[in-house]
Amino acid sequence: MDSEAKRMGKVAAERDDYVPERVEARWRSFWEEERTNEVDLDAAERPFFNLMMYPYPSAEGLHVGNLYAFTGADIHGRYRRLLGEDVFEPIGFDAFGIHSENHALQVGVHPMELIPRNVANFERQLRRAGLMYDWTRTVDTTDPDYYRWTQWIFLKLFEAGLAEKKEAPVNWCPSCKTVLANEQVIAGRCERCRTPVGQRMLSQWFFRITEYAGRLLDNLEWIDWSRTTKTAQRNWIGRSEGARLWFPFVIVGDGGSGLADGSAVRARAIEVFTTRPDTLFGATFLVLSPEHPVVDEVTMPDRLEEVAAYQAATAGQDLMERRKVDRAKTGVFTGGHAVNPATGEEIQIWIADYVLMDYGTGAIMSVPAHDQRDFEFATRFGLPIRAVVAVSAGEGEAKDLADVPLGPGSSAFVEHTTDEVLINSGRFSGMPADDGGLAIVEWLAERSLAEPAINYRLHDWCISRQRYWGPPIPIIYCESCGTVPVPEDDLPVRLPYLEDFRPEAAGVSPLARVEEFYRVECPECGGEARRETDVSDTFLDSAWYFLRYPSTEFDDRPFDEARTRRWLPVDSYIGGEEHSVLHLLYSRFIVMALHDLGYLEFEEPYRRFRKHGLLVKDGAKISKSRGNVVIPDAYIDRYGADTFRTYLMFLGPYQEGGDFRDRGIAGPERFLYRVWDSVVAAVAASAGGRGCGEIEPELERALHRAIKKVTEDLERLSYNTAIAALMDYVNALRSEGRTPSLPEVRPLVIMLAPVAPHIAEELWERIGGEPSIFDHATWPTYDPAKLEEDKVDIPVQVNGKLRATVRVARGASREAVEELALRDENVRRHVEGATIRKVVHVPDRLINLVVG
RNA sequence: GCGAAAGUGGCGGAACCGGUAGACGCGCCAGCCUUAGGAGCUGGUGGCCUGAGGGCCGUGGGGGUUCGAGUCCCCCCUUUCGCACCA
Repeated sequence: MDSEAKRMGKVAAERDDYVPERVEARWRSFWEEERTNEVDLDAAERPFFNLMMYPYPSAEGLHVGNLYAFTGADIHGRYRRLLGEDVFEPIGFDAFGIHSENHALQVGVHPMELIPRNVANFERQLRRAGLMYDWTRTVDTTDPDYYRWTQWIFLKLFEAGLAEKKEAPVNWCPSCKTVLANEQVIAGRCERCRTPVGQRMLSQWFFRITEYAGRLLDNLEWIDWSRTTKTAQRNWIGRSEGARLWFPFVIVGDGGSGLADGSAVRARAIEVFTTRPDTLFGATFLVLSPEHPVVDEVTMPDRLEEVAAYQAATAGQDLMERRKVDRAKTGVFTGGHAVNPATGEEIQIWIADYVLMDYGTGAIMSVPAHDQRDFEFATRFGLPIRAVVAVSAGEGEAKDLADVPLGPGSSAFVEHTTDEVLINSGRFSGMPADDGGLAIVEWLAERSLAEPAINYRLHDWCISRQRYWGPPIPIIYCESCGTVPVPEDDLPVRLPYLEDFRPEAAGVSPLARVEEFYRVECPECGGEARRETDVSDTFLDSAWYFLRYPSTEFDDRPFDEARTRRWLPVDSYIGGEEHSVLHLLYSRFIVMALHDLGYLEFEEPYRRFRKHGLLVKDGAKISKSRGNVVIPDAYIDRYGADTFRTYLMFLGPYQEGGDFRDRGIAGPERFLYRVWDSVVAAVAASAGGRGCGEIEPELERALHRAIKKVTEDLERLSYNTAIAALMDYVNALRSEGRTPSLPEVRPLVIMLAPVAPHIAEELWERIGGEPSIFDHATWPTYDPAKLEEDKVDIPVQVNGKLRATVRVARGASREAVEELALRDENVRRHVEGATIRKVVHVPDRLINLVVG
């Protein structure tokens, strides 16, 4: 602060002007000294757990997007507190993970030094933002006292059979010799060295979240979440109903018929999943994913070379590239054949990279007449196409069966909706497609060649990271005992300090270079054993952090039973929509699993979740690469946290986001100065014996309306309109230069407190309240009887067009309003010469005269 | 391609049940009061026409339902976000 500004501050102070910096510093220390933001976790009678998504403490510091998210959640917490609830509002730091590690690599500072620095900086910034955090209960995921419990959760899931090790493909940079996350692959190349990225199979730990897919989906029916977030989860889980079908291989020299009865046949068959069993008669070939284990078995000797070459080419693609839709279809024939279980025909088996190993069974029945991708493939390679579904010509009859056009755009290439019938499908021809599909499955089920099935898009959760900056996975491998969990008493498995933490070894974690770390005794037999050297995914850290907050002081349990019963599930969770699927799904899964294991009484972690919108700047997403990152510090220095908070919440609907423009901040700034001036004037008037008594009647209505509006709007997070209502009320208080009275400003100060807590605290004290306002004020209530005037202005329409307004007593009858309306000159002009055919009267709202 | 959300003054946005479109704020215009801070206060501000009574048009475009549509229905366009060869 330069001396000029200091001088002005002093002048302002002498004049009793609002000086945000002084006010905010004063109350910040008051809250800290009086421990205003702490709550007695064991005695709270009306516990309200107000959760917001803890930040990743980046080196750049807190940005305006973080503050936008936190402020919106904080307002809700403060509001609940003023309603008399015991609000617990904690914060923490999600400081493990590739983000942090990459940044540490970039700046050449070890994460164990860098992270505490970043956390300290974040904390400094957060402390001046007016957030109601209980700083005695923070969580830092990199603290061994925290991650020992992350490891404990892994052990519990392992014991329950929900953690398993299996092979999975990963992006692999052959030059850096490291695994890459999908975000690190840019246009098929390594983001660091530009080398084309390939795929590699690695053995990794998975949580079997797919076991919970059905429940995770079903509970979405009743949990109280933003609708769009639920939809995102529903799509992500991706339930498809259909059937599994078995296509027996044709074994050379076997005579070709694999259609024996009995389930034994399945062992020698290719299993496919389809959502369209009704089209089975049109399945004219099979396509396997190039990685499918059965490829070797079905490939004929003369095709081996070609098939191997194609498999190699596929493996050379990175996972992202392969999933591009707009590429031309490629594939090769294996030489092998299978039998279509419905038609008995021998059909060719191909491999193609458009079939993905990680969805369904990794094999499809190809129905080119009714599937875009299969159609492209069949056209390219000259494979047969047979239509088996057609638009109904009515009454179960297909159109001309002999001449059904094929391929996209044709009537046979129908979407699976309504009004289709089967054709060319043996005895199923003529059936509506849906019924036909069921009938076909039923028919084949008798021979164990089909069964109804539900498939999920959701994959098991790979939690292994061949990286340094995360909690070591608590597993030990012993030659004789196999995979052995680390005994609970030995937790935490501490992450050692590594001078060189670069992820450069061949697909293994940097920890694999540290003998002192991985060489251990087997906890079971005491023999030589090797520790798991991968660390776990950051999303595991964040999948349970909210369980820890109320129990941070316990070092012998992750979450205390009594505390958990009192505080959880979380009452309100507010966060960004970018976490709709991963974090919000993983945390549901972990809670559900812990519930099933008897550690938690509830199976859904959040009573209510609301997403907030995205803050953009000048119409563009805020990002480092665009160079439009907004750091809040300068604004808080210049305007104070209260003005900044008010501005952030005023610039648009919180749940939809908004555009940050420097210019707009003037409005909220003036508003707070006006509030200040009004309250100071009211106090002075009251001291002078003037205007200290009643609320003026014309203002009473404005006040009760404001209370109603603000209360309802805070309830539904509609902060921009709540602030508008407060502004409106202040305008009414000051209209025609009047001086407001104390009873007129007291409710204003309370209603302002959630949004602008410092100034509200200061003004509360000045009007004689005992600080803190959050402990001693009561949220104002409104009287419905005082909301409306006893006279109302009623718009008069003629044929739906506004022609006049008339002022009538509240509740006036249709006749009375009509009579008055017809007395209006302008109305009369429009009604003249016509007859009134109808009068629509909405009491106290409108009258419409229909003439003609 | 699929899914979701959204298109309203010069700008950010309001209108929650189909009932006076544009609350609140920014900006702008006019006036007043000040000389230095947050400058403040008062009034005006969708467009076009006007005889100053008012009239016509107006919520992305086109249809429709209705006494009445930003709001409901159908078709189309645009933007943003997510997922993306999901069988």
